[in-house]
Amino acid sequence: MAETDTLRAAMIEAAERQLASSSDHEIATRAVCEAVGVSQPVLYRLFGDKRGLLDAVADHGYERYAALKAAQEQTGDPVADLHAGWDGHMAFARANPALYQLMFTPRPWSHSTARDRVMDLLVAALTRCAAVGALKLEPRTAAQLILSANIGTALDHIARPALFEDPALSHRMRDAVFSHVLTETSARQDADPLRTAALRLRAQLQLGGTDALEPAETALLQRWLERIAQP
Amino acid sequence: MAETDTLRAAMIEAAERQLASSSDHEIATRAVCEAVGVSQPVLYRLFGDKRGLLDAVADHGYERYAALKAAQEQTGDPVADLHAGWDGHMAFARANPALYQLMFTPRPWSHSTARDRVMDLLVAALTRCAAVGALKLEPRTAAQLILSANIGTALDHIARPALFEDPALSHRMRDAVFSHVLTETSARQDADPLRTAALRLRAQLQLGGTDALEPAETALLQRWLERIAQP
DNA sequence: GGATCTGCCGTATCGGCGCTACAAGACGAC
DNA sequence: GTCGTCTTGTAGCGCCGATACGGCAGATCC
Repeated sequence: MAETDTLRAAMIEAAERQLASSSDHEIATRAVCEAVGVSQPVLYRLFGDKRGLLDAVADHGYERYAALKAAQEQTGDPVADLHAGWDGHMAFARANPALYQLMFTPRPWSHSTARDRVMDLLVAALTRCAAVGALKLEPRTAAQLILSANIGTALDHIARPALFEDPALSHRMRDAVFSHVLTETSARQDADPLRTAALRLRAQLQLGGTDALEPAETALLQRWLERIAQP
Repeated sequence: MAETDTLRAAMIEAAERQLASSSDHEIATRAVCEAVGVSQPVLYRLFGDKRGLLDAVADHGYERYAALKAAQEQTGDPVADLHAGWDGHMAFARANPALYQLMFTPRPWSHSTARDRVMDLLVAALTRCAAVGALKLEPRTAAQLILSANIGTALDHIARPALFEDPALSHRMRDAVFSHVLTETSARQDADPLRTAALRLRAQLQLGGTDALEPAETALLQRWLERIAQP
């Protein structure tokens, strides 16, 4: 069992290495197999398919991505964390362009959950922002906006790596999307206090829950808060 | 000469058809050749390479993209044109997902100029906005921001096509980037407000239409708006 | 303890791919 | 007609993803 797991990991690492060093962002199953000293059928038993191997590589990429995020998202200000998250995303794309495209570019028939899990991370970060009343939108909606913009910018930078040298463009995009998603820093007391208060409470509940209410009551409360926070 | 040109066009069209209908967004040079009834060496003499063929397909995709843009970018209000341009971009992505990815996703060693030329179109549209004082940034900078956001959003929609059903997300992104790039609508220099208002309404009608009016009424309104917007 | 069975592994191979060497043919110049 | 050039189809190379199959270990049973 652990035997096959370490073998899996070795093959994933070899595949990722070859992906990063290949000129056309492709891998050959044969090369991966002989890099770890096994024959081809074991690859197909472990991953079923070349696509399965690529999915595993993408998921492994998510692990590194998540580790990087966990390492730096430790400040107390969730809005500052969000900014750092954007820059960290760009840095990840710069450091691993081929892996990045594998993770975030639509591949037909892909079963990788990398992108969804990255968005879950982003939703969590945004929920922390909502908890301090800094979010204007639903966390999921805001996350879709931010992630799409982040990926679009990163792909542009990957296509023309010179852009990485000057973070002005990336920061402009970041500010554009964030200013549309976050409340004004000065007036975090806002125009629609009822709605933001509801969003805030909902975020707090999702974060920590409460023992003051029964689970069923909490669920009902969640639905009410959603209705209050609607448009 | 014209012989080889029509052959080129036929092969490009066949390749695009196979690209659109293939399940993995790939093409086989053999299949393209026998679809037009020639042998493989002619492909390599015309395009040099499989990549050359794909580049030609991408460039051909740009031609269709440009034609679509030229057909609808006829209003008088450049800002309304810009909005229409964003939506047209999304519609193109929805209608040709595989071709879209070929054009706008970074491919190693690609010599296609599709993306650059799309950005040139965008720069031109933004320059027209700047001409009426509607632009806060350099046209090229603004174009990079808008195009990256547009591509990021479109790729997200391609990965989960259900998103296309509801344009709210796309429009939110559009507004976020545009509000960062364009000046306030109130502060815009407007020599003939009646005319621009008419042009704007006409552009909106051409984009999405309305259910509030009967088709005949809409057609009549269109003609009236044209007369109002006459120089 | 030996026979039998089960599950895994490497060998060999298949069909298809991108790409090309090369001979056969078309065609104008003389 | 003959030659030289240029185009074209045939046949094939090496590589790819994927798999059928025989052999071999260890577990199981009597």
